[in-house]
Amino acid sequence: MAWSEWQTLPLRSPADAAVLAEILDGGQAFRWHRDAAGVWTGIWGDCAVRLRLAAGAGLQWSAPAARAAAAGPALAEYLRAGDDTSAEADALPWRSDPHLARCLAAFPGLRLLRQPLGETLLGFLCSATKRIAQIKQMVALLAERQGAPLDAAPSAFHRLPTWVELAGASEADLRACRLGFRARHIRATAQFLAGHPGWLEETAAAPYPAARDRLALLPGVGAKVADCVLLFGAGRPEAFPVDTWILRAMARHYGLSGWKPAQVAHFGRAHFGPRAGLAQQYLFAWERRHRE
DNA sequence: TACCAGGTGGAGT
DNA sequence: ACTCCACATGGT
Repeated sequence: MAWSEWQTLPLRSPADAAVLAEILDGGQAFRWHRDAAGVWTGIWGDCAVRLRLAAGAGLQWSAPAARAAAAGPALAEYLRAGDDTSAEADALPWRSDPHLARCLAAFPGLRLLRQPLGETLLGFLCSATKRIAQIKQMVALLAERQGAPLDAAPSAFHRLPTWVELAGASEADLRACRLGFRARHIRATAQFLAGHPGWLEETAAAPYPAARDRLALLPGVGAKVADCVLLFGAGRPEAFPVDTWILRAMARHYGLSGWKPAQVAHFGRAHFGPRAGLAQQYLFAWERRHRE
């Protein structure tokens, strides 16, 4: 397949190679892969894109030639290229929080993505008690076996299946994607969403507490997955997902040993403020880098 | 081998 | 309301 020429995409708040890896492959999205030359290939919605950091030229992208015209604006939206994410980080309470201050310093340019809502939900429905590498494997199998090819050509990239498509898959089809017990949840959620067009989008547009509560009505979606969907797939930075890494971070650095996830989530939103979810991503990156 | 992984839902207090 | 634990699968 033919790729377009490399084009520069200026990020208002740039990131180096390590931070770019954290953005693309740090647990927000599950469809980015880096080759030996350091080129990233990623798929979201009906877009496939390659990214690289070129010395002196910053972030560059290329897309399948037939789709390159649409890919540029879609990529800018996905990466929130024009948003002043450094100002967003600077507005966090790092001046009175030494641990947050060193997290910000350790990952300059870290940002929240703006991913498609439905596939963010699918990714995080796969995430329960799985490592990121294994979530990526499940998502890859779902795309390969259940998702339509992006182009008519064989061996092309596949998008993820829509919820309507997933509703038509059998649980055996889903279990063949190595989903384990998550297959039942994904199938039940698919059947609900297929029967309620627009429900997901309405939910994401609701005020934060209502949106979170409504998402948690879906089978397999609890507080943590709901927060991830809102944070990474709906542009809702007040969401504060609490997983095992955040529990550990808050115990180690904030004295919250023994606190329950719901208590930590409440503390996080109160302490870090209206962009608590951005702080959460910094804490998450720090904790994973400093795992024992 | 035993334990853990970007949890959730159901059963039993 | 809170605690405990099964749930599939793969890696260390």
